[in-house]
Amino acid sequence: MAISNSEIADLFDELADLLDIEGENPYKVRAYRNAARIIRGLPCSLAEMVADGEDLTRLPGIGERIARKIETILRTGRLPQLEQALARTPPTLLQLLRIDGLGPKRVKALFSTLDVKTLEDLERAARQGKIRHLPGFGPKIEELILRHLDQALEGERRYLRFEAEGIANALIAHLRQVLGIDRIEVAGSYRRWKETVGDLDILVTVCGDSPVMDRFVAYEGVAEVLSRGTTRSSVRLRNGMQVDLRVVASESFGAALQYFTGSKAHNIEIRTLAVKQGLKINEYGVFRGETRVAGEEESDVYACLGLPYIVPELREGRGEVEAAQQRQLPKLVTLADIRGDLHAHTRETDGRDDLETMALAARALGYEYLAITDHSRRVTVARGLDEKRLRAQMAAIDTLNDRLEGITLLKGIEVDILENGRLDLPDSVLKDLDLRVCSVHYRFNLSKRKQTERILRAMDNPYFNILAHPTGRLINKRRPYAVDLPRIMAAAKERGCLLEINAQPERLDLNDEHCLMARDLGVKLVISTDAHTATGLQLMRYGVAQARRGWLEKDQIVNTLPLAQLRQVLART
DNA sequence: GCCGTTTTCGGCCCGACTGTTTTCAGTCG
Repeated sequence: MAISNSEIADLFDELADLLDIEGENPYKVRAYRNAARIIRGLPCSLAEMVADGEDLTRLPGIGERIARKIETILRTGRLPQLEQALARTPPTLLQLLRIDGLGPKRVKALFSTLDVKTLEDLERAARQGKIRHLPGFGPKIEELILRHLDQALEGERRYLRFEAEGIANALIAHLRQVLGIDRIEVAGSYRRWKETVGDLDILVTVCGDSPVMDRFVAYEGVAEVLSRGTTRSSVRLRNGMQVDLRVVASESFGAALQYFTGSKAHNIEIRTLAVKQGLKINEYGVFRGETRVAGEEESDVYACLGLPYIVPELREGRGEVEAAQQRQLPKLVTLADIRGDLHAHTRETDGRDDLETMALAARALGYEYLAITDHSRRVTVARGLDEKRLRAQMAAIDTLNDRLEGITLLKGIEVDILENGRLDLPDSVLKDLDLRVCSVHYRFNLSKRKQTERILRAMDNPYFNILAHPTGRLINKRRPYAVDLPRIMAAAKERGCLLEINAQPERLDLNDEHCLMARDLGVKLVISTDAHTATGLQLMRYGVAQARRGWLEKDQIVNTLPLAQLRQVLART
């Protein structure tokens, strides 16, 4: 089994952390971290690139030395420099870095003076009051360590963006009640629509002397105030999420929004470009010498560099700056482009609402069509449909379509792909449907080869339209099953089958990287909510955001088509 | 360790906040 990109990136990150503690040249440390980040974001595997004889030093951030190290890792599974570092410095020190307020310098000091190697050592030293006497430490830091010890045990928690949205909206409503708030925006990975966020960065502009900071730290959900300043404060909420509030002047709002939206990789590219043009960018504005040339609006920051506006979803350092320079940014699909939803359940299986409620909700969203796709019989826990019940539902849909204006319900099914690659209902009934959404719900643990062949065999069925939630992952709950997606995408393209971007916030499956892969391979996709309630149809925006993060345009998303054209695609002709 | 329209050496994004200091180092984002 070839070594994956993320495994290689992990080795470089670990090496970077250890060298950081050892006090190695910080730019060398950064070079390793930078390389790890680049490697994680690569669209293809390093193992294949090396096998194909490609020159790794052509990748940004990968020079001669790191390229050789990657080849060593791929050949031997080991990174000698890391093993040497591990022999010098106990790996348990890495856990200490996870504690807020402990960085490489303090960890090194704790290790070299008090022989603190583990979290247990750290707790003991802190309780014995030994830490406060170290140079550069003091009682406050000792106390902070004790308070944050549990963080290192928990590990980094990331929240679904959907959860964060509820938290952010409540907090914004709380802040809005204070006088003097003008603009307010959540920046960070939240604004880039990453599927999960680690914390919230909120920016506000205020008129005059607003007590917004007081209001912020007094929020009822605050468990701990981490810092409190005039322009920045940080709190930890009772649910563990950290929230930063920054007060910026209105003439700097755009620059601050740009800066705090990130990503880090994107900002480094933008700033490097600015330096080349004799400009300096910080969160206060764009400066030529002492003169501010932009800052109030985010788009002006890009305009100063001669760039068109780059939407937050693209700001991941995946070539968007170069594309902007060449005027080749994609025209991303938008929510308004979506003409219908092709995956929805009713109370006939595990949904909550009936046909008509779902239809009316879809019509209220301005849709032209909605596919009803309840489960097939194999999904017994959802009371999946057999042929008889499915035919009854089809008749009910015909009746409702006759009666309803302004929306067409499509007769569909979410049919299970059985372990042998057959579909869970006979072709005799599948052929009478408008579309078939096909999915894997059982036997996730097959080998990659078997899982892939199972799905490819299912695609051989002429009635296979859409592969639903293609990797089966549930964010923070269930890992994706092993499957050869490039092969499945190539097969889908060849046969006229489609892949789904499932918009459920805990699925978002395909993910953004897969969307990029689909874009490169030219396979067509659909964005579907998999709604189990009428309000669930509103989650479409999450699927659209994921598609946008994957650089997808309208013409690659089939449910942007009018119904007549959609039917042609579904006919697989 | 990477990189090059200041090109093979000497830079490397940059500012806020905290705590421990008395001018700054460490951490964080």
